[in-house]
Amino acid sequence: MRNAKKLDRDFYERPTLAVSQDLLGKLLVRESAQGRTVGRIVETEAYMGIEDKASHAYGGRRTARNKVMWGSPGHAYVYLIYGMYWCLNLVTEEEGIPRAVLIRALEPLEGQQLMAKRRGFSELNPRKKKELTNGPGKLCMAMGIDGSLSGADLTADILYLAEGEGSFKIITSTRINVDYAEEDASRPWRFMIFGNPYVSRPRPF
DNA sequence: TGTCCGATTGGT
DNA sequence: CCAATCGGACAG
Repeated sequence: MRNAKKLDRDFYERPTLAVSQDLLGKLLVRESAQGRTVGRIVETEAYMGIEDKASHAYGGRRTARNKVMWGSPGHAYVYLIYGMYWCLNLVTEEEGIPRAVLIRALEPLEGQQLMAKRRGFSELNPRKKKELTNGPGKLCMAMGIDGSLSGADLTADILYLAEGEGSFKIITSTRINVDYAEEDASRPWRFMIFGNPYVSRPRPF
């Protein structure tokens, strides 16, 4: 965390499938009045915009909810799912191309006590630690991310990404819970760090 | 305005 | 396997 270099807008303004893979191993940092939380990204999914039947922007849909996807890269797209959970996406490619990457799982690195509090855990043992951020809704709760952060600039100081360390192998699978997307449901657009215990279920390893 | 449904989660 | 829970998208 100390010395970690913040990712700039150029990182996001690239092909979405490349960004999705390059995000693995990077650090997601959230600064709040309660304190700082940091997690290492271990799982992502690409949402390919107009041509992707699983995307909120499929067919060119442009609504109040998803308008940030159409804007400039390096911003957060946060939306509510099932009336209960927030999901964090990072907007990619140039303005006018509504593509984004869903952050599906993190490895907790810093502020684990605060994460546990936000998740409603009474204690934090090694077993509970694995449940802190191993899903898109869980990690938003643990990191204190909600709809008020939709549109937030990821090159600012509230919510941002930074360089990480370590090497790993990337594996892919189809995306989770997009059965409604017909032929796009079978695209290999989910990316994970092989063997990492914080990857969400189902784990392909 | 009314209806349908979801890029999830946690408990049975 | 299934209920929880409600905003958003779209039809009328």
